[in-house]
Amino acid sequence: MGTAEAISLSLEGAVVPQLHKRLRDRIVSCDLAPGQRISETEIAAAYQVSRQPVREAFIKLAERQLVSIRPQRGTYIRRISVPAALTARFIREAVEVDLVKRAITRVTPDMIAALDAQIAEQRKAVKADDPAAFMQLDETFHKSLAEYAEAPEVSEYLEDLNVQMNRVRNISAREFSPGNLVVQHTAIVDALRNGDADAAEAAMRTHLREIKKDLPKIIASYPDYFEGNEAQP
Amino acid sequence: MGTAEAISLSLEGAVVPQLHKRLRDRIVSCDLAPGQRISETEIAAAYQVSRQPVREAFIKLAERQLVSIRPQRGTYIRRISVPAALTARFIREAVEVDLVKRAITRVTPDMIAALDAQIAEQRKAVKADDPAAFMQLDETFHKSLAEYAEAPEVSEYLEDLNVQMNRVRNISAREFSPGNLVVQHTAIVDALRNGDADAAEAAMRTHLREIKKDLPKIIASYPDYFEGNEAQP
DNA sequence: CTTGCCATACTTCCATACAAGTTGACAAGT
DNA sequence: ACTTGTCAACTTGTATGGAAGTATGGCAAG
Repeated sequence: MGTAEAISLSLEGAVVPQLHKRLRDRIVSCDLAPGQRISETEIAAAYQVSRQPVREAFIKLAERQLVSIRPQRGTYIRRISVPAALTARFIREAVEVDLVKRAITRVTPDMIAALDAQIAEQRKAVKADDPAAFMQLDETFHKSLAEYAEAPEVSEYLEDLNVQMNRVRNISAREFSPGNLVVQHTAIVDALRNGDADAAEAAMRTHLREIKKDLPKIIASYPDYFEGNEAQP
Repeated sequence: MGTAEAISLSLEGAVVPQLHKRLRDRIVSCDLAPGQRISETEIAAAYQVSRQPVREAFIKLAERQLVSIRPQRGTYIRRISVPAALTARFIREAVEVDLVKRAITRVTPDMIAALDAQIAEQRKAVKADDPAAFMQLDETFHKSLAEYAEAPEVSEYLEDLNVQMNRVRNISAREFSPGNLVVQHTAIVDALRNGDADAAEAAMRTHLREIKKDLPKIIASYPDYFEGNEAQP
């Protein structure tokens, strides 16, 4: 079947981590579509390995809610749970607000300069109409804030939360009005520059609530990628 | 070796989930001590199953940072990373503050009555000097707040964060001065009763920062259970 | 044409065997 | 005394065979 060609794995090093990474990337990029069924034997044949390492990679993916293993039935790429996505957004807002308030007590000129430079690059990506590049820059922007807040490990936790949404953002990147996002990033940096904690919090909240407007459009465009479309946070 | 007796598993139902739960509980309760080495063969023999399901349970535990699988070397119960614990605390504070501010917009008389009742029970547990019972009540208290905020799924995310700390709290429960905690819970409920958002936020923050005072004592009491004792958030 | 049954071809789960790597003891040589 | 090489007893990683359960499609009866 057309599960695309399987570039063979490296012969050195354990197989499970390689498989895990490969499959994870294919899921996040929606090369493996939500709802699609995959089986141990199929993947094993495609990558020329036995079933056991595939199975163990599936277990890791299942722990992160990327696939759903149903005994004796099959393994399926999980659709994105709308309530879970909204919960993830809520948590991210709470954490990043405290993060920026923490960063504001540690402002330095270098820090502001670096953030200004990042925003300039973001503007370029928008003008060049390169959504993929912008997504990358957006990620580094938020990661930088965590570092300036001297709590870099926070990013790792947030990354897990973002995986679900990034799956779709990779597909419908231009529906995210990146122009707005740059303006909002600018507001955050301005608040940092002025040492205005309340303004920073407000700017961050409106920024991270933007997706609540975009989400319905995305769901409308890719209804098969979602499940549990009810009201929630 | 003295890995305690292994009450046999249920014959019906898959083995892996049962093993996963059993081992997880033994780790959280420190029956399996941080740093201790466990092997697939040993656990397999203890529970009368083959190596494969044990191995798969190990993989799940490793995904949640409870064990560390080192190929061809062995599998070890992870020590608690101090930076990770502090990061978890930071995230929890941020999230629970927004949670209680969300709950305050949804206050009802029933809700206040239920929380008052919970606090009464907490007081009883303290008087009875029953730390385990108090820990249970503390968990339900915070879970209730998430439900009253109409964001129940948030608790699930926080649970992952709490696992690491609960490992130690189970051991050194009485070093946590639960009396203080009840007073702080009361302050939170009073703020909700009065509809005072600022007071609620302040009460929640001081409550969740309490552990920053207790942690050094715990580390001093059980230094072998921790790693990476540096300054951080 | 519809409906119920049953064989068959799947799926994941578990057991077992083997492969590859690490560790530690121990003896031989310097 | 100290280093070094070998070997044996571990460890986790992978492959494979069967067991149990589920979906599917054909076929017969109504």
